[in-house]
Amino acid sequence: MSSSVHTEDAQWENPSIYSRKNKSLGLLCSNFLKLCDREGVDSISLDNAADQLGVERRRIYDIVNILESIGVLSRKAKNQYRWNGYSAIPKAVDLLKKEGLKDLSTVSSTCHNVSNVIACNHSDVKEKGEGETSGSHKIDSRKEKSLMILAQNFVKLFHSSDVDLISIDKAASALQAKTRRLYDIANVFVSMNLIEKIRSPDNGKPVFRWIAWKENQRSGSPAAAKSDDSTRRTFGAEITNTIPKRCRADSSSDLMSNGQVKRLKVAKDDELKDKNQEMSTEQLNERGTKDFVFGPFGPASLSRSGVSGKENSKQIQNWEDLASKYHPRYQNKAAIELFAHYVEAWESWQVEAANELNKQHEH
DNA sequence: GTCTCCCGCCAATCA
DNA sequence: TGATTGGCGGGAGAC
Repeated sequence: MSSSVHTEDAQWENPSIYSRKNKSLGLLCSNFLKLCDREGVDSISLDNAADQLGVERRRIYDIVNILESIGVLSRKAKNQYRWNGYSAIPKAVDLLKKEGLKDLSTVSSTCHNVSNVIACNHSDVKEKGEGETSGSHKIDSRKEKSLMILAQNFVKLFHSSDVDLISIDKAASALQAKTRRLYDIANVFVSMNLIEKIRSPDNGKPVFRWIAWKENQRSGSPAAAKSDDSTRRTFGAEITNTIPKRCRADSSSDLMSNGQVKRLKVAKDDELKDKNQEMSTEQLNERGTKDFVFGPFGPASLSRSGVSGKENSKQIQNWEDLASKYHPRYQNKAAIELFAHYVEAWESWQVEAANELNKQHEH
């Protein structure tokens, strides 16, 4: 794979102070997707990807497993994966949704709470496994705990019910998984704009919301929720992970002055912004599934939902949509944060209202 | 102090 | 048997 990805030399020329954010799985995923989502790229070698991204293979496995769970990649052979593209996601998620709903109907007699469905399925698997040899049960158990299955179940959680906001803790208990693993999955999905992380209005704890599809149903726009990006990590700003090992910040090791590093970064950011804009425009044109826009590359200025003009006019009444369409080019951070706060408050009120209605219906 | 999640050990699996 | 795959938890950065 020829690449625009920087070489190791570039890494040495551009050392930066160690930060966890530079090495996050989300950023790595974003960069990995850039490597894959290019013309002529059909298969991906894990070794190659690890080399180009300047990370250990171990990290690539995490990403590949999660991407495989939503159909973006599929395994061809040892060390080789097929790039299916973003267009594979709707189908994969739809399938998971159906599976989730099926699970819901089959276990509903014993698992009344939606969030328990996955947990019930876990126990089903275990019960089935008990009848088999301990060896195969062991394999089942290992598979069951794999990041891929966990990621799929995580997706199912969002689609098997009307549950809008899911906290890590709830997901962890529903999926019987460690929160760390869910953070890994969530970070990858966030970097792909499939879900978003917001603060719960109740306790300030982070909760996740599916934004890729429900935007069509809810007429929300993920772009709006991203309006406070200035306070978040900038995905894709660095295509390689420049620091090979975790090390404490050591300014003496910097080969360039802060000014030089900053200038280089600004130039690189601008270049990447332009490239991203180009790519997303191309993707919009090429994409067959019109109602589906994906990836970390879509600029906020473009409508992500890709809906028709008629539908769009309905959406415009939504606060989030307004924010995505009319936010100024040069944004006032404080105003945006304030606006985002109101959007969040509005959304949480909607959720609460919907829950109230559901409760009243039940009674 | 808690939350978040990177890192790498090492066991399972594969070729 | 060596290489590949990936579960897992320690522990440190971020908040």
